[in-house]
Amino acid sequence: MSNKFYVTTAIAYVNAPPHIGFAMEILEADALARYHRMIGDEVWFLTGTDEHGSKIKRTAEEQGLSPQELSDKNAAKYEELTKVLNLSNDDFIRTTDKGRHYPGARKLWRELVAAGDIYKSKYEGHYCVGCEAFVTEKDLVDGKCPDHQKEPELITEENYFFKLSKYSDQIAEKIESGELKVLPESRKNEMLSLCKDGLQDVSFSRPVKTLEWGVPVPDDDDQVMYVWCDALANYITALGYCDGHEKFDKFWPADVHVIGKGILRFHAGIWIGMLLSAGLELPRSICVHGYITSEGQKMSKSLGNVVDPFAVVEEEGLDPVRYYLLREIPTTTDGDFSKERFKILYESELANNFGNLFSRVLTMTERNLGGKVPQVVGDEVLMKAVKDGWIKYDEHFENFDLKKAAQEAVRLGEIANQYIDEKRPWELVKHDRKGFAAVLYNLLEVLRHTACMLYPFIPETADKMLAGLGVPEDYNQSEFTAFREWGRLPSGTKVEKGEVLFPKVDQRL
RNA sequence: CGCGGGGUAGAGCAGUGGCAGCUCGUCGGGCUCAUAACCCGGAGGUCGCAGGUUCGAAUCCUGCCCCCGCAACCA
Repeated sequence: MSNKFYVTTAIAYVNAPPHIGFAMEILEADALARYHRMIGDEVWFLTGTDEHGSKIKRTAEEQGLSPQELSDKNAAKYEELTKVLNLSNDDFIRTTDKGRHYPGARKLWRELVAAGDIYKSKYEGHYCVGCEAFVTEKDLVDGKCPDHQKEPELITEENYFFKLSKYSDQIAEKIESGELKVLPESRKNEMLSLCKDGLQDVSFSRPVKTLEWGVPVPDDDDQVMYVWCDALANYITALGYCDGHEKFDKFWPADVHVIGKGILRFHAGIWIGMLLSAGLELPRSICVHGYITSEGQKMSKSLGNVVDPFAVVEEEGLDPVRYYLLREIPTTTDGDFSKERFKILYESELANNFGNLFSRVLTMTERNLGGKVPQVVGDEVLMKAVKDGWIKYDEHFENFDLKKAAQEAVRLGEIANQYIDEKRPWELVKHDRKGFAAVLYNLLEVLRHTACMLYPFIPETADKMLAGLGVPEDYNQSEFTAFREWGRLPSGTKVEKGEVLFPKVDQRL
């Protein structure tokens, strides 16, 4: 009885290069996806890119490219990021995808029209001719556009609007009741208070003359969709919503939308309103993460403290970076990216706790047991620790608390280290071979559980550990019903220590 | 009355009514299987300030102070 699990990330705007915060977001979604695969769910994991808008058009012109060329060029960087991060995404949607996204977004638009929720009205705003875009009053410095040193014109244009206000109460009710879970609690409250104030109708289109790089509005050649019905629609268009693809029937609604705190109101507000209007099912949960500072300060180009995800992975190695982003940075509040913290976490948890534990246990097995797993036994204390550990681990994943879930793996490692100290196997081996073998079995089995717990976070290392323990590679595909039971590591299995999992910094290269 | 987050041991954090916890660092001890790793113990905090509710508050209420986002590149 496996469940389906559909997880998405926000789609990244390709106007800028990949941000470490986006890297964290897709890694959080990756950890969720890997966890759910591990427990036997049928998972669909989507990420992608948002490629429309006047900014893209402008940037493209500056670079002497067509908007499509710029989009292709920059979207490639995001696709590369998924490779570099060892992301297990099943799909990658681009909003310039004319095969499934355009028709899907247009179909959704038509549903909103059919529901009577799209109407034409005037949009009034400050328009900067230099930017060829509307600017908000907050954008202005001394009443002028900071980029062009010109005062914007107050102009009025015809737009389509979406009747979001109509759904304020319904949305609040869905969130309040938990039918739509918004995590963490503080974000749920934030969204509820926004609903209480009443959600405003939102501008849903732009005239072609002000925004031509986008999805055309159905049945009106003069209008192009504004970001909402375009970008948000990706979650269903990617599943083949446009032509009733079986994937859509199977995976929608999303089980989790992973997003950053800055776009909560769009997802828990506009998107939910659109789905209600179109009569589609609502996502089960929206998990909101915080932002990352760099060495205690907001990242900015002018400060020169921007963390480039490619560079960090190149320098530090993938799994340590994954571990830092998922284990050190709080899952739902703001966190800091600090070289010093990185080093401390790497040494204390990865090298000293997991790495050294693996090393000492495997070395003893190789030297004294011929590298073979001894007879299956079970220490009651350890068995209970493992069982309780998995229970908490599940709860934490359920609550989108990845940091705490990872901590359960750390705890198992600590317990195993304590167990070694208590049992003193280096003495047992001299006068109690049987006792020694039992202790080692317990340790090897705890290591197997620890590796499984680490898998969603640092899959490459978990694979190395499991391979070292002689566990078949498809453990997380076929063994899901039993992998967390005690004693699944068969006696006689050949183990191999292999190379050090996490070398100390001064020993690396 | 703009909005929001936060002020708990040297650092980073957990902790929504009942003897103040964790990690790192530090000090001392133990062990020697292991990546000078591992284990045990100690020191270190009037939980931002001032009131209040309560038998009892870091935790609830009131007022105040301070820090960080909410402008741009940008998740």
